[in-house]
Amino acid sequence: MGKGRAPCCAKVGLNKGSWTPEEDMRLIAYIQKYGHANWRALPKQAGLLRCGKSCRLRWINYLRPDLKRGNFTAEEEETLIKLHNMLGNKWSKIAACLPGRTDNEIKNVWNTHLKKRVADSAAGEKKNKCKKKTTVRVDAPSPSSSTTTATTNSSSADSGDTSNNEETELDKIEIPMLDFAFELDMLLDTVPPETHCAPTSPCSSASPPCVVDDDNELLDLPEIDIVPELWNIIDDDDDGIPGACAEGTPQAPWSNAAPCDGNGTEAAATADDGKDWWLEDLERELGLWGPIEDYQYQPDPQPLPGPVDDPLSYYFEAGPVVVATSSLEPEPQPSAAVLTDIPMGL
DNA sequence: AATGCAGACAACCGCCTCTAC
DNA sequence: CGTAGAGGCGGTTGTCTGCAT
Repeated sequence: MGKGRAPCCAKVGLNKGSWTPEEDMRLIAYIQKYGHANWRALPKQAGLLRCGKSCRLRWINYLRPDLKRGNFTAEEEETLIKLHNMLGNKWSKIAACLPGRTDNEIKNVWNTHLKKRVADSAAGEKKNKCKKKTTVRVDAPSPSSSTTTATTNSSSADSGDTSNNEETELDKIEIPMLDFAFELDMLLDTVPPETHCAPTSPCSSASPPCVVDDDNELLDLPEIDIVPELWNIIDDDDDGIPGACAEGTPQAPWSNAAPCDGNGTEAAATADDGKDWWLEDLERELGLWGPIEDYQYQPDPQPLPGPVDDPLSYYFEAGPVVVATSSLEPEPQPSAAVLTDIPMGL
């Protein structure tokens, strides 16, 4: 990866490439407890041999519990196409209007699926009827380059455009078949109400993203039930961290894989077995697993009105969950020595 | 059954922006 | 006001996987 480029920061001795389940669990555990106020310092404090950027990317693109996974629905694809027509390659802004989808995911979907499809359909339209403007922009509008030709790769030069000239660029965008105002109306009809943004913009460029409103705390990260061992390792004192393995304490709803025996250990988990259920648990925590009735430990659990096999739905219904975030007062940071006790050689 | 190819996905990189000092 | 550091963004690339030959 990244041939011939100098590393963005000193990465001597740091891991690269795919993340291991153990690294994932460390990151999840750490963020669940301490939040991510400082990405640079996080890997060291969490005992991860990764750079902060890598941790951030991993969390945002893969580990964040509010992510939708799986294929894009037709509706999402349609929305994406429309948003891209208006915004160009502003993946983060597009992502802000597609709850549960990340900019990276959207970018990949666009580049692998939709770009070709749009180009094909545009070419078809161009052939069939030339009543309206037939120029089609496939890629992002660039301040310096053409906004109209279908290029396969926009150079990095367009990364410099700002929200200021975005508006002027939007004026130049020639949207095939639909004029801009109508396009925007269509978009707002397509995007679920809770994701509607400022009326003058398909998606506010301001942070936080427009998907958040009072009734929809999508960005409030739900608390993941971390594998108890990890908490036990991280958290020597019993401070009531959910998931602490105690007899009678509900573990993760899927905890039949490694039940608590009441002694703070996994009765069925041998060293080898542990690897299996650890990985299995990770899959489940990543939203790849269905049952989540007790996804988190609530003193007074709300009955789930909808299907329980959709974590995202559950988040919406259950509302915000207390979790350490960068906005909260951070707890005392753990020493790296403590966290590095987490076994990595599972 | 083996091999090659193309598509899909995850991760890295450098640049840009924002914010604190 | 200038500077440095950190976070965020978009482009690019390596690897994996499924399919065709």
